[in-house]
Amino acid sequence: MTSSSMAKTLVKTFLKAPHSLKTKIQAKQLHAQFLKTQPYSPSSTSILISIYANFNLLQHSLLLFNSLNSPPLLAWKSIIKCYSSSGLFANSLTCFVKMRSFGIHPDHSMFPFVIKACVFLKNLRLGESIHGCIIRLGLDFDLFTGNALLNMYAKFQSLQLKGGSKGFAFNVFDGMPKSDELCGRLTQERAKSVIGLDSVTKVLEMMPQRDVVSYNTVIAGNAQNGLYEEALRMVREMGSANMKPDSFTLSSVLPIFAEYVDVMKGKEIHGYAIRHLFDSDFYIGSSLIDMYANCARIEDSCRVFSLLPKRDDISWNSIIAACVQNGVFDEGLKLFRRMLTAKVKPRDVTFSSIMPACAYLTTLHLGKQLHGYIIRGGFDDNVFIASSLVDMYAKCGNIKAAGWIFDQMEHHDMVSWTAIIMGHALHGHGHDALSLFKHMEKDGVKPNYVSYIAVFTACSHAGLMDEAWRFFNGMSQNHGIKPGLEHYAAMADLLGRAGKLNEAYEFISRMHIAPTGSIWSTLLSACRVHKNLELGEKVAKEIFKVDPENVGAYVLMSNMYAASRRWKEAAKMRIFMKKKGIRKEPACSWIEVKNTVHTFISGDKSHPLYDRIFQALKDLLEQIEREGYIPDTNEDFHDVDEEQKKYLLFSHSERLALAFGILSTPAGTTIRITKNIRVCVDCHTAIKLISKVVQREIIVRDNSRFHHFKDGKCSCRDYW
DNA sequence: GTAGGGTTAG
Repeated sequence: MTSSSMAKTLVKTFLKAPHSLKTKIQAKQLHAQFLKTQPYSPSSTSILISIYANFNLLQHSLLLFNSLNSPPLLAWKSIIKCYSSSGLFANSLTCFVKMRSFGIHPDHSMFPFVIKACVFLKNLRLGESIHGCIIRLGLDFDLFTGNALLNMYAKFQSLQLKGGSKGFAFNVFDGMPKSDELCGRLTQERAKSVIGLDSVTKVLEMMPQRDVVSYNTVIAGNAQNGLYEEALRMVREMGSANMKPDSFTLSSVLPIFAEYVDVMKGKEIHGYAIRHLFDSDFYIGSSLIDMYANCARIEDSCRVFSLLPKRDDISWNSIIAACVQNGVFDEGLKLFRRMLTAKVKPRDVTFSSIMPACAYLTTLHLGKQLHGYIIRGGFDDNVFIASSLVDMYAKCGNIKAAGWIFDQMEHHDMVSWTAIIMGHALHGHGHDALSLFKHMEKDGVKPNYVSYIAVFTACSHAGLMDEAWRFFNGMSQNHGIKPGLEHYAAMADLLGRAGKLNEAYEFISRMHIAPTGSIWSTLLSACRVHKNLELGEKVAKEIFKVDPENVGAYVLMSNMYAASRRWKEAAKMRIFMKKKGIRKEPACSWIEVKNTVHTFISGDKSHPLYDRIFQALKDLLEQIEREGYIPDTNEDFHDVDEEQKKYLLFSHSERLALAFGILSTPAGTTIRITKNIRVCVDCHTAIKLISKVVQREIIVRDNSRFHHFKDGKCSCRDYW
């Protein structure tokens, strides 16, 4: 046997061996053998390049490739593939174009890589040119090439739907030598008829054969483009073509049932996955977590997560997002910590998922820690993260920081605008919020449903009635957004608080959607403030019609009866509540001191420092009484004597938290308190005066907004 | 050659 044929035999044996048996070292040994027998002939070098390319050894492949004067097809193919697998897609395409300029015809096995590169670089025109080239060469009947094309058009369709870029112009099709053997009028006509944005269907129709990958690709494409029914139809068609859905199919189908909030169908898929042993798959795992979370079945999400034999970063991100989106914030934070302990690196998605937990729980110290992590990780220019930071700082009471983050953002999208508008709205900066909204419109960013909630929140917290009417009447006209429950609620709230109770009643009665108990409740609390018991009773009836278990309504009615000294009716309401087993949520305030959250419940004496807190409150009371404070006992409605009422006011949770805050922080420190229900009028007056006597800024967040107390005044100007 | 996770409200 000649040395050259020996080398060829060696290569053949090598290539035929199962991949698991091949090692990089063996490849290098083969290279040495080759050098001895067949030094640097173009064909032997190409074989070596292809072996190195198989191991993804780009440097080795390149070194050999560059030694060739006119590389043959195999060499080009290997380099293009190697570039593509290394993620160097631009190089891969440049190489392809260069090869064409050498007059070399590509073969079918090279196109999947080249097409993938076009997808990655989001270059549709180049992709279409290459498709033209494929048709001219008559290679569009190749299954792998066809699948790659399907994927390309599907991806570009979703890119177009999301308004993505079309990439730079780069036209191989026009530049192709006209002497191509297969370049005839027929193929040119075909190219014209196939290439276009609706090409997924056309490519699919022309494919002489389809396999599971073809179906999966089209199903995924439809699912990602929101064509859910079409995707499901394809799954059925796949079944009739005797192809079984695999893990790829399932992970495209699960998000559809998540979107449909159809937990029964989702469970069916879960069952199928278990029967076919796909349930240990990463992809299926995170799709299942997400599907259950979307269907408000967070326990099932957690179960899927705990049963996963292996987890990657996306599994962690999925379960964290699932918890936070379902309001299980503590669990979300716990899992985030576990993720760090498990040495799984958090990514941009992790931060934008976890940040709302800090915003909701008002844990500013944690939010700041995460912000530090974000800056160190270089994630701070990510628009999702920046928006979540704006929101977190605003909700934690630091609207200035929220503004800085917002101003630093290079590009503002609708969500970031909405977050900053809502921030100002919650802090009672109504005019700032509205001018930001106008700025957003001027910037050409279209508001959505949520943006208008922010606008109305701004109007309602600042008492901007006329502006609110203008926006209410303009929202469907200017932006095609129909007012929903939240928008109606804000309008009803504004009318009610302005004392236009009957107008509010008419407004709610004429809503184009059925009013809920909570909308009527807005009016009921206005009735209480404006002491209109008669209308209150009428409104309460409406509430109990749609929501017989509405705790707030019972409490409000009982309080209203008490305020008019109709104790019997007040007691009746409370007895009714007891019978029905409805319990009023206890008032609760919390304050963060030295990274620890301290919780206070109204009247609770269990805090270890209670005696000192009580003494501090007594001292503060004396001081503010000197400033003219008179307890407003109207606010507390128990059927008890005046002295006791004074004591009950005294033990409101926000006052306990405040006294504790004053005791445990250095003079001059801003105090931030969060409360689960609204601050009462008496506490509001007291805290205003306390801010003056202790010379501190006090920020209280209740369940609907912020109050900034300073020098005896509040940012809400007593309108809240 | 094909698949999964994110920000604003509630």
